Amino acid sequence: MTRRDDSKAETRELILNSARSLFWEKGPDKCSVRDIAKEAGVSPASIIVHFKNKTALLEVALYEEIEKTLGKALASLPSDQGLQAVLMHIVSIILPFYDKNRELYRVLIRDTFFEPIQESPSLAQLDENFIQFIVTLINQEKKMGNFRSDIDSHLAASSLFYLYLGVLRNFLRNPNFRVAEAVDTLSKILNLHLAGI
Amino acid sequence: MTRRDDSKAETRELILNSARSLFWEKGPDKCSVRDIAKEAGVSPASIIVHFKNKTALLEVALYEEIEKTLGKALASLPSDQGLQAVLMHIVSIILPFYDKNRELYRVLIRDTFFEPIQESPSLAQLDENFIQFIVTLINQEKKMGNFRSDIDSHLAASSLFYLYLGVLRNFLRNPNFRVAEAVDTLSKILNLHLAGI
DNA sequence: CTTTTTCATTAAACATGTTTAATAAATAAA
DNA sequence: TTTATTTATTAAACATGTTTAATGAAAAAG
Repeated sequence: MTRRDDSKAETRELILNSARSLFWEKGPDKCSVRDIAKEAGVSPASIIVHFKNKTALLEVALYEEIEKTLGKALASLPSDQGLQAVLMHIVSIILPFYDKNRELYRVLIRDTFFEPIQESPSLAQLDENFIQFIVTLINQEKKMGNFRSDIDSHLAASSLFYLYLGVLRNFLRNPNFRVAEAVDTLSKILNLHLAGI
Repeated sequence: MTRRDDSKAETRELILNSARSLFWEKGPDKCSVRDIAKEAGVSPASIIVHFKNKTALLEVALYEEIEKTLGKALASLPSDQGLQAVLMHIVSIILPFYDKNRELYRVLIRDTFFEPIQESPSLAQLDENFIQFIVTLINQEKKMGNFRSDIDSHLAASSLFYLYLGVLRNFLRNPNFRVAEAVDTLSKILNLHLAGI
């Protein structure tokens, strides 16, 4: 760590703090890079040099809390319960988390959802981890004889994830869609698809 | 139709033709409103006045062909086949259609997917129609005793649609994901979820 | 210690979607 | 026919994300 690196890291933190504050309060669409720069006491160019673009800054600014929340959800799993209960437990933590500032997370997901994975690698990794976690759950259920053993675990996990994303989309784009409704909807959908239609 | 309305409609068509041409050839992200305006021989402001914003122009420019394609798919259904075969028939037409210019449709869907429904009402209507169509298929299968009669048809249809969207997302964001692979993946996913996991 | 090189920072410029205010021509009113 | 009003159009301005070129200070080389 040279003196230069220190100062660079300091600038980075200044930007991140201002970004978190303004993104949270005004929403990413309603605050400009110039606003954040002014609040942080740096130039707009500096923000782009540090983070490449506004969306990447948003991702870095929000990533840590999302990951922490997911971590907490995984650490507080209901033991010896089935796949569905475990998934619903996680969703029951994630959706209220997003609900604390739905517009904020809507913009984050909107701006990364259809972009190449390498543009938002940490978010993509989070999703991939989640899917992998579902895979292990499915494999457990297979071993206990609850699920057919001939199914492709990763495919099954991916598609359960797609069902979650479908509900999440409605949740994020429709402010009237309440957390409890979303959770309930997903629960019913999981029922449907675990038992077969 | 007054003379004013005629000229307005003419301007609209000029804009739409130029937009279709440039969107298709350069991609929506790589051609500006000014480019389209110049090609159409109108002012950039005129485009915004006519279509409200660039994304809305994109939607209007592409809607008709999408709807036509979906219509053709529905008109050429394999008769007396099950839900899965019918869905795969439709997907086998839609994905090759998007594949003719994947980047173009990727941008369209990216820019509307998480926006309020009223921002892209015709696309939303298309989706809703598709879901309703699946509902009727499910109800048929129920009558024939192939599906459990206690399931919520609309919920089941929605979730099948979510599975499609999950695959579509991968298809659009990953240029290496080939049509045949996507179709195959979705087929396997449908197997999984119709039979139960 | 001096010189050279690296690099964090930024002012200014640029690209582009959109808004605003003005204009002129078509339509409606008199 | 004359006057008033509506409205399609646009030039100019604006907002904002991003790029470029310049600068100065820190680090490395001599």
